[in-house]
Amino acid sequence: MQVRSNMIPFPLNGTRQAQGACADCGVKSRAVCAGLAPEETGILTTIMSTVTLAPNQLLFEQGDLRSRAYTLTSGMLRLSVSLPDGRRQIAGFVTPGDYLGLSGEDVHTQAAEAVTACRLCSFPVPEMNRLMEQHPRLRDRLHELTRKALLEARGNLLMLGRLTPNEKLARFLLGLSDRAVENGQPATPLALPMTRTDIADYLGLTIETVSRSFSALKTRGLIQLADAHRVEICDRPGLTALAGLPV
Amino acid sequence: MQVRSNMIPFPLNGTRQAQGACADCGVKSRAVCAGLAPEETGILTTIMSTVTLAPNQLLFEQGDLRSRAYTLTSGMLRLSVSLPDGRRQIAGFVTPGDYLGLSGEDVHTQAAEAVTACRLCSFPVPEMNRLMEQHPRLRDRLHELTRKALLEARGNLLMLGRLTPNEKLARFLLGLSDRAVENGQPATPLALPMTRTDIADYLGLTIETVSRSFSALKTRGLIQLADAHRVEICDRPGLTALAGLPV
DNA sequence: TCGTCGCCTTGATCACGATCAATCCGACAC
DNA sequence: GTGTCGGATTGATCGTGATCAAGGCGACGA
Repeated sequence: MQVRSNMIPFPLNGTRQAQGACADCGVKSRAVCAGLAPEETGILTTIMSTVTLAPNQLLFEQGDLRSRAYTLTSGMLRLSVSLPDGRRQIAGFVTPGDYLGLSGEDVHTQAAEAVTACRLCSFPVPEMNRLMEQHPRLRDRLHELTRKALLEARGNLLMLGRLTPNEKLARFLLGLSDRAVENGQPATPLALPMTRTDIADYLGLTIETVSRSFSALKTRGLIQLADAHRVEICDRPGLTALAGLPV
Repeated sequence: MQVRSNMIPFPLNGTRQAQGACADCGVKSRAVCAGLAPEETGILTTIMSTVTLAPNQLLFEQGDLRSRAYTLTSGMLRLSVSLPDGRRQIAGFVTPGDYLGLSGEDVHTQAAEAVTACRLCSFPVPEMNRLMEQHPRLRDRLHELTRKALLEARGNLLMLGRLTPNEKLARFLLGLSDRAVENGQPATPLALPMTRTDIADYLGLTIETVSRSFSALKTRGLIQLADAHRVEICDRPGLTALAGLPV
């Protein structure tokens, strides 16, 4: 168990009505909005506000009432579940275009915190539900995203239950790299904005083991570290093979 | 890694047109069908056939094309993902009323095998998709089941990543007990139709550790074992506390 | 410039769960 | 009855990843 770093459980500091709207949004091809008609995104705009978060700021906590749904437009969040004794599991890292609120419970079952500075679109849940009823495409899109999230979560079960530390780290890096590509960034070098503690809590390891696994992948010539938060993937096939993933 | 028991990868031996239909179905209150109008279940019946599986018989394999969706009406299945070297992770046990096909991919990402003798309703995927478009309640019901599955999978991430063997087993037993209650059976004694190998692959442990954890829970007076496949939960609050679950 | 503070890495040791191995037990065949 | 076989339990030992500990490194402020 590690001591958590300075969380900032303050109310959101940057909520305001949306203005610039969705026309020039960088994630509109991947977010909920993808495939919506212009007038539908227009309607989304009417119920939308934007939120900004500073690094480590809390968006919501386990047990909070869920009153809003979100789309991340820039930055990175972590979703985590914690036990009373401090053990923590990070269920996933949220990257631009991802939607928060797919599981649709009344009360949040996980916490969401900013890894880096974040910008989000925020929608009131009741209005969102109403819109879903009126706009089949929006509803279908959310269903589709839910299915994808389910696939990802199930994939992570194998990772947590049966992979070795090196295999876990290889999978983690490849997953991040794929996401970077989806977001129009190069596959390598790869930014790792989260701390080693975050990575450890995502992979079910300790920070020391994560650090040693980074060193092991370096020694094998699979990756290079410019600094702790910047990875170059030198041998993608090798990394893929280590992760036990199909070519 | 353990050697797998006698799998039977034969074609299904009991596929036939449905006849008795849904009227006297024991799971209609929990399955996809729940909340559908009588004429809607009638339409489901027209595209449905039934399947029976013998213990350890394969319903589908990782990588198979997904041509049908299923509802389990009796028995128990395991969903598993395997690595080429034989390591296996069981993503979940399927109990009556559960639906197979929520994640909606074209190709199965996991295998489904019978733990006990099973009976299922089977629906062709294209027809099912067509019905979903025409019948909002069916579509909403599937979306709802997908959300529930997502919540369950995410809950299991914490279990696999951060719980000790005893805690894992406590959670597993409580989860099974809750499901038994949902299916109208007593919370205890609890039937454990799966083998220790299955439990181990579900919890990310070895069979020996599972067996030792059973013994540990017995010693603590939390459970009793009539035989290896029949558990009495003696101290539910104690078990819940050990599992780290809210009272 | 130096000192502090987070965070990361590396080394030494420990301990928990894996592995190896022996036995047990019930089911089934003969 | 006896023998075999699959699965579960229990014991002994091993090894990987956790824990404990020290040091490094970069950012920031005095």
